Amino acid sequence: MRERKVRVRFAPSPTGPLHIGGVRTALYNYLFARQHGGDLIFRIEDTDSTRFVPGAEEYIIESFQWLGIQFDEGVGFGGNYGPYRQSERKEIYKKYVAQLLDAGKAYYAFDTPEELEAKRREIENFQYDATTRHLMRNSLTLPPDEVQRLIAQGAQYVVRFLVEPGHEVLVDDLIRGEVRINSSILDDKVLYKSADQLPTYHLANIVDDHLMEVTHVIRGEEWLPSSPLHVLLYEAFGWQDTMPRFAHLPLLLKPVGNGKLSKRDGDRLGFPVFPLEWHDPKSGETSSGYREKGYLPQAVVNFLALLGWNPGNDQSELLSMDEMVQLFSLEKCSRNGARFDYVKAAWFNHQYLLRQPDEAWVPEFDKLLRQNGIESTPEREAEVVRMMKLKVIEYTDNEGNRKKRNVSFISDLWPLTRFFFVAPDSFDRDDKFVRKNWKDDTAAEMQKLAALLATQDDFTADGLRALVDPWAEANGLRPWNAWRICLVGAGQGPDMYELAAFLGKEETLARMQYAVETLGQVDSNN
RNA sequence: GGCGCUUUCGUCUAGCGGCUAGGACACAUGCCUCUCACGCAUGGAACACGGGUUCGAUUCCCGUAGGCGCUACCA
Repeated sequence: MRERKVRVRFAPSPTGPLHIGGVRTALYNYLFARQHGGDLIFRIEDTDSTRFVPGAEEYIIESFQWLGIQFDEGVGFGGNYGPYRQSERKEIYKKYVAQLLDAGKAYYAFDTPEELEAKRREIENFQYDATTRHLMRNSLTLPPDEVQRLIAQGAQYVVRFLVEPGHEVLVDDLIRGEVRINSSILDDKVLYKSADQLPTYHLANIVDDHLMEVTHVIRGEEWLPSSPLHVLLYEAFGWQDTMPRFAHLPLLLKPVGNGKLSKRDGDRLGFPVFPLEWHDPKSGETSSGYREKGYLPQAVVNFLALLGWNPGNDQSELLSMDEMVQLFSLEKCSRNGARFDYVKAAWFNHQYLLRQPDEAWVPEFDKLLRQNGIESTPEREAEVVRMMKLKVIEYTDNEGNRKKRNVSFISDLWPLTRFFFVAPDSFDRDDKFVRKNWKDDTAAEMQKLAALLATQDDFTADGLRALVDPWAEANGLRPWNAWRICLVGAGQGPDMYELAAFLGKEETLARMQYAVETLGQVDSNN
């Protein structure tokens, strides 16, 4: 067998939004293709005309654009092996169906859905195979002229694959090793339906992969049980020499409970299972997406890549796409299903967010403020971002790395930054921080501090520091926490001098005045 | 039910006959500190069970149990 250029494909059905598990499958195909200098093909498997959902195809393409997963050819990308939409390949499939029919490796079956249903009721565990096909209405049991007559009359039929029983079928899987099954347990799968003149997945898949010169089929584990059928199909066509290698990926499981990850889990636990927000054209319902939730695409990709694959060392799990392309290997993929850990997904987002420059935060932050009814300027917003990041950016750890705070999404910033724009209007006397830092004489202390600040013209952080630090030292005071209560209303926020400078003299004094009046002296009658 | 895949800390995983069973998320404690964080340090936490094979099994084989998938004129 000659060396062939690596060619892989991702081939979704346009039946709705792209599931996050599908994204991972596509990602692995992408990593594999890049690593081997091969091609990644985008094929649309729309052989079930009844399940087509408008907009799904566009949604899938947009998802991959956002995620940074690029295709080399396929629907919307061009290429020399088209068309890449299976519904546009009807004539091609017909030719190959005829080939199997002529070779006696497939046959016509005229059983109606009702007849099949009746058989299923009649025979327990009915399966259309070598043990039952002689009981059915097909070209194996009907006289040839009757078959011709039925077809000429326009009777509905399907073409079924004739599976020879008693053979051992070997599927050589790159992840699972050699999987052997006996052909006797396989059924005579429907390959083609006359009703819509389209093949089923199995036939279309094999024909397309062959014609498109696909070398590796990397897909979900749900396909493992039907892969012996696919092997048999390659053999029936005489294509075993160029049959692709298979790799069946483990499935993504629910974060809690039993079963595979589903849309409902996302709704229930509050995390998206789709890359982009999706508006269902039929039900009108909206499903949340990673993009709209504030995830960075790199974070989603990094997180997903590690769900079922691991480079096998103790190095950082933060990997760029390029690094993953370098490190990826199918042999390192795990074989058991992976629970979907959305807490860790948030951690990845946190990490990627911290690595972004300040400017990148501002547009999203601005959006967040507007949603909360705050009008501000980009300058003021950048100032807040700078302050909220400043504290952590200033920090350098033992290894010389700069670290930042635990904000996983820009939207996390609202409760942390509200006080920059809205003065506290009430104080919680039962709050631990307030109880600890607002004593009997605190109001008087704050009044003194306010008086001091009133004299200050240079209301910058540095100017305030130069004024207040010596004053506090000289009077043996530690006014910062109480001052924080005045300006923030709680035990959070940036450096007090930074904050006061941001608010300005007037606002700072007003907030102090209000806090002194409201909180006043703590009732000490106890 | 049948067939197949699978089984290491709560979760994702490293391990490919001999290790104090390693890392990450999460959790706990401490340090740092004008608050919240970040950061740093420390800690608790796993080889499903039963048989073999072997001088020696987390690792190889066979069962059992659990998990997952498939079992359509859907993909």
